[in-house]
Amino acid sequence: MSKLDKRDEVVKAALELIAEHGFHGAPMAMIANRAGVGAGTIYRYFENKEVLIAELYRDLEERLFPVILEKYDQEKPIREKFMHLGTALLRYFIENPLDFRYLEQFHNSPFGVEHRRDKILGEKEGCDIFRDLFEDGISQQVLKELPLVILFALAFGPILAVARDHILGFVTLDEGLIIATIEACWDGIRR
Amino acid sequence: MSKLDKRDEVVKAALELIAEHGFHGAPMAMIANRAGVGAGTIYRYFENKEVLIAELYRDLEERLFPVILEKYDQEKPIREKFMHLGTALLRYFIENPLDFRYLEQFHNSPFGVEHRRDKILGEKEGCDIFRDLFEDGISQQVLKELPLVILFALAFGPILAVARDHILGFVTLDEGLIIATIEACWDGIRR
DNA sequence: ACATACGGAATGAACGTTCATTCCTTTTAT
DNA sequence: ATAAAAGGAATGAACGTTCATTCCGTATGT
Repeated sequence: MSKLDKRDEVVKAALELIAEHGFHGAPMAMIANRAGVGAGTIYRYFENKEVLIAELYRDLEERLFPVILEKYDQEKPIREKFMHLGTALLRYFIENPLDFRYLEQFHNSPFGVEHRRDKILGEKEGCDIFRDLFEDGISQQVLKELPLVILFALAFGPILAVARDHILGFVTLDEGLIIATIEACWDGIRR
Repeated sequence: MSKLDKRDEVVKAALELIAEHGFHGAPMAMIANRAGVGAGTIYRYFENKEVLIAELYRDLEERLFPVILEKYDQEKPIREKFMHLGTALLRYFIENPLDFRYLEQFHNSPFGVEHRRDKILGEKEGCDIFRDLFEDGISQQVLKELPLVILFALAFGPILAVARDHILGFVTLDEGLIIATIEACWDGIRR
């Protein structure tokens, strides 16, 4: 197995185990075992567990963003752009349950809260597609005049909840339900 | 300190520490310490940590339900009933951040998932006020014709997200914003 | 009224386990 | 032959839980 293969196996094993059992349910020894690698070997690629966890999250974002931005057309009306992003996001979660579960574990951990704090307070980034969309929507009077954070909650709260319910088997989402759900989210934020 | 006082101190300390640091960030020794009690004393009142955690959750529900059902009028129209429950719930979370944070920790733990699985699969309980309301709303064609689980997600997803953001200091909710948020949730579920 | 005996509540040091990390030996590649 | 990579046993810190002991309020006997 080559050097990069090993790193990859560690990443894959860690993602699977942490997604399924949480950070505390995925000991390094177990990750090493599933990766087919010695425990010490992990530390040749990641300084420690915390670094591994953060790296996993970065990888995840880098996989997610291109997918939901595929065929995203800045020129379309706001409603259409929201529908595109919302359905793409929900579809991604359903098709990649490991990624979704990892995302949840991360968000509900101290790392995740810190990460979000940085993101919300450092408002200068022009790279946040959702912020741009919502700010546009407010100034064009298409969206409710509410603080951005609340619009985010109205849009993403249900998406995350529905994705979780689907993955846990509490509901089965088909394409029709996905669209209906995102339309309902739109009803929540639109003026 | 009397017998009941000690039990109470343990419950209070455990709620605080777990709400703030999560289950794994609140060792029994730390709980005992904050409660002003010996480590072994906890085990006179709770068989083990798991039982303590479950008991804390039951206590929480028993505090929460009476509050949101206060002045709840079954005869009012569905929209009004939803607004009452939604605003009461959000207000409770804001006024009792420890309870909210504990609820989140619980829900994001294996206990919470199991608890929810039991609740969703055992559909027979007539005591679930929200289920009744939503079923009424669907049959009266006031609400969107979506699976109950999705309506729950649309209604509670944003409420939980907004409460979290308020408690973490990402937004400051006043009475006006509370009402506006719940109205937006209503827009999401109403037909 | 006082001293003594009793029993359950409380204690916290100690135990066994689990975990992240390190360290040293062995393997592999050049 | 040498250096880098990999392996996994060893390490020590942290945890939940246990248990022999202490403490204290009450009952008993004088």
